[in-house]
Amino acid sequence: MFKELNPLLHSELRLGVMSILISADSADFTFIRKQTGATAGNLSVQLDKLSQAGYISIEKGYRGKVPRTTCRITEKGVSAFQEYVEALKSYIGKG
Amino acid sequence: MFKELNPLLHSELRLGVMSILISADSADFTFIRKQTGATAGNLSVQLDKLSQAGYISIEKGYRGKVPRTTCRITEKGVSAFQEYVEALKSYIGKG
DNA sequence: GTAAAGTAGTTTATTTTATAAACCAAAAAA
DNA sequence: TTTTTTGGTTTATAAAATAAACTACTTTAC
Repeated sequence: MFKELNPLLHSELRLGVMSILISADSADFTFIRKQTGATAGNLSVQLDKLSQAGYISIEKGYRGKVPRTTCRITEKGVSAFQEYVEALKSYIGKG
Repeated sequence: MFKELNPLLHSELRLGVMSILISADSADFTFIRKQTGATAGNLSVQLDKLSQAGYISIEKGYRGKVPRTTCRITEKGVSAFQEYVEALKSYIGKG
């Protein structure tokens, strides 16, 4: 009856991150932080989890002298997100 | 940008319970347990939380000699569910 | 009739997760 | 040159989900 909800995506902050990345192609730490309203610590932890799952890639570099962490969604991430949305529909209907 | 996800509803099992009750009007413990696949212990705890939040009402009675716990969604529960679904859309788009 | 197994749950303990607090390093500003 | 700001990470704490253990009663099998 109900499809399983991928627990890695069924988290407010991680879902927000994925939602941003699925339409933005790439986004940096600060941008994601502002859009989601998350604390830096929490965001750092959750980005790591998404990265370790292979759902996003994280590139650390510099913009001038300022460190800059850029995130991108992977193919695996895109399909995990899509499956999650499908699963959700078994709970909330077509809306 | 993103709407807040009511943490009481943003839980796989509790969301499943609410999803059942929003279309079934009333359902008993055993039925919900089978539909969701939850363990009895987990279901008991989560039903309590929904009940304490005023999202469902729980009526304990007997069917013959066998105890029977019947759940119903409340008005408050219906609107919380609807708001949750609206909030979700800010993350997943129209789908 | 009584021992064993099943039904319908609750309570408590454990694990996992999310979040917050504390911290670090470098750069810019005062 | 001390202070503040930016851009984070690491570690500790709080909250949540889940599982395990238990209770109470009923039915079935001997």
